[in-house]
Amino acid sequence: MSVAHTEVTPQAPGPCGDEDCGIRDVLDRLGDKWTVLVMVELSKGVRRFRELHRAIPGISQRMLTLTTRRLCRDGLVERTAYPTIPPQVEYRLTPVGRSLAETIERLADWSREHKDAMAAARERWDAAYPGEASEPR
Amino acid sequence: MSVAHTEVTPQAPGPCGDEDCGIRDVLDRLGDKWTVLVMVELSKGVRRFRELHRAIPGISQRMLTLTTRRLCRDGLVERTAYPTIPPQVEYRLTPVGRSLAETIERLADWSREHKDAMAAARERWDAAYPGEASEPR
DNA sequence: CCGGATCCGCACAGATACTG
DNA sequence: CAGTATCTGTGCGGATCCGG
Repeated sequence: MSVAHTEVTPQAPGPCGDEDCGIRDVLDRLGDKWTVLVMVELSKGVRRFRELHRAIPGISQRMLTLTTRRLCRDGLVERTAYPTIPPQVEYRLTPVGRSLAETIERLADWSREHKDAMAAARERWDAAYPGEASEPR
Repeated sequence: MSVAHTEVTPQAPGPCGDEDCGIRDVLDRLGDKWTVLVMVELSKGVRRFRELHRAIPGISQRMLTLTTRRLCRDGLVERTAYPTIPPQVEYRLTPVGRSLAETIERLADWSREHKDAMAAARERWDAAYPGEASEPR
């Protein structure tokens, strides 16, 4: 999600008072383009950097580095570097990371169940309002 | 999230073959800055445009319009406009939208359970690597 | 093999002013 | 009240080159 842009809500003062505060930082992490894909791949087992890179077509080395580092920083992924030559680095989910991966899987379940309904709704909407075909997204 | 930028994966050919394809378009919607907040607010009941606007501090009229319209387009929110004067527009979740709201609530549960652990992990990481304090996020 | 550093373009958010 | 129209800036993400 290239989500958190200008920090309108630096930390607490914003939309809080509700119970949605907690979910923001999680979605700020899941919202970007690659985090979920990395999590899903790592939920299948330990992966080396290059394995991740190949398993996720389209990601650049830079974005994979940034994504894995953020996940490490949040304690969701553990990084193990062997000082061999050539270098070898392994990534694996931490217990907390695994629990998040399971929660993500629930979301994926919902998606699979309702993606047809959503596609149908979009088709109906686009048929009803053909003017702004490409505008909303 | 300002997530889907350049369409590296126009539709299907990308990371698919896995089972993560389904979750992408859901997260592309949840990932942006406001959608989840709107969903959470609407999960409390029917809301008028201005009520939403006040309930979500920091959102601009434009972003609220775009967010609600996308949700309508996806069949998650229903919009009812009364041609009175002044105009009056009501937004409410559809059944599909409510089921997504429940799933979001699970994510929020996870967030509340683990946010302390994540904060602690970040503190440890930042203490260990003080160099790139602000860089990753 | 893994990652750091740098440059750049573009999509999206925000602000403001205006309309039915 | 509920949007629409337009302009502008920002920061994510991609590409590329370099280093250990």
